[in-house]
Amino acid sequence: MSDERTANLLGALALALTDRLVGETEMRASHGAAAPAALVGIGVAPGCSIDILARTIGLTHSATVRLVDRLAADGLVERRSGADGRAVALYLTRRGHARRRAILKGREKVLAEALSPLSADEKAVLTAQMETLLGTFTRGRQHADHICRLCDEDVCPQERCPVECAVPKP
Amino acid sequence: MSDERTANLLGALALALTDRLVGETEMRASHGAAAPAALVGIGVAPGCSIDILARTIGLTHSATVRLVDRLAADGLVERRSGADGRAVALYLTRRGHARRRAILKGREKVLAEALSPLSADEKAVLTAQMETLLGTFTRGRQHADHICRLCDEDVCPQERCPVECAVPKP
DNA sequence: CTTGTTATATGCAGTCTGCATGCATATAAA
DNA sequence: TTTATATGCATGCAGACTGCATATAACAAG
Repeated sequence: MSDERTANLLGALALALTDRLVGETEMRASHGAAAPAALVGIGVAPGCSIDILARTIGLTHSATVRLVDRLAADGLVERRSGADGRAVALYLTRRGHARRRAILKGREKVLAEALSPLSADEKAVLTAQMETLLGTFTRGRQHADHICRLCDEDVCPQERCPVECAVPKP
Repeated sequence: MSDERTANLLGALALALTDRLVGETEMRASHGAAAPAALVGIGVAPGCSIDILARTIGLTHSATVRLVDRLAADGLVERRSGADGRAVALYLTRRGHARRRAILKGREKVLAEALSPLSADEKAVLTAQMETLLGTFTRGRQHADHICRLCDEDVCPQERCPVECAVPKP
């Protein structure tokens, strides 16, 4: 089956890219693969709670507490008190913002390099196909946030995001 | 830049797919994300040494020794003595073979499902593009083995594998 | 036979994680 | 207002996986 070979290639490509992306992002924010996702996530939703963050980065609440501890110790994240007396409001420090930008930049570099052999027309075709795949792949609100946990929202506006558009409006 | 959005979508797709692939394969062989790769790798190269295996799955030698310990304890892998008196020859047991097939099956299922919204023609286009991307992405012999560590060689013959073809012949 | 290399194995320590639990705050019911 | 339940954060504890440094055995070269 040619279909199976296509599937196999997709798996290899996803794995190869993710390997390098994880390496690249983890290098800029130690403390595990979830750390870069946390920095990106807090940047997108400043003032969010640990609970919300935990869901988008895909860790337990307690694991997220520990991760925020480490990021705060590194001077990248700040805990402030939120409107709700029990919830914590998370913010990036100045250094945290810089680190977040570095993470997104590194990610973009790897991806742009991977795409470099394609012409503009080919990239357009690929984009359309990826939009289709991502749209049907998305399962719901939480899954969508998880998928986009390392996305650069500046270059992929929400209203055109295939993942975002796949989740039913409230 | 439209290019940046393409890159971002590729990153999201790779991440989303890898998330599910790791989940699917880890579920069928506990002991970490490297365990399924080890079972697949030993299946492809029966009798290989721990050292070789370590390089393809991307772990330290010592970590691989421990992993093989665990897989052997589960009755999935066997250590036999090889031609070289110090090297160990790794083989899958009957259960190991079954597990390997289940892993590849699960992986294929996820990928086929992800590709389902595309028509046959679209898949053909995507395949050609992925071949291009994988070919230029590959860095060398070792990297190639690492990229293909979860591949099903039955559906993606070596002589047509873009990753394999990208590494210079000896 | 000595020296250096290769391959496997193990002691140890470190990192990250989840589970169970405790505690404080908020919300709803009586 | 008091009481009960739910929500959110934090911590003790233990477990899993990893890497580094090191030990041991087998091979290779001189």
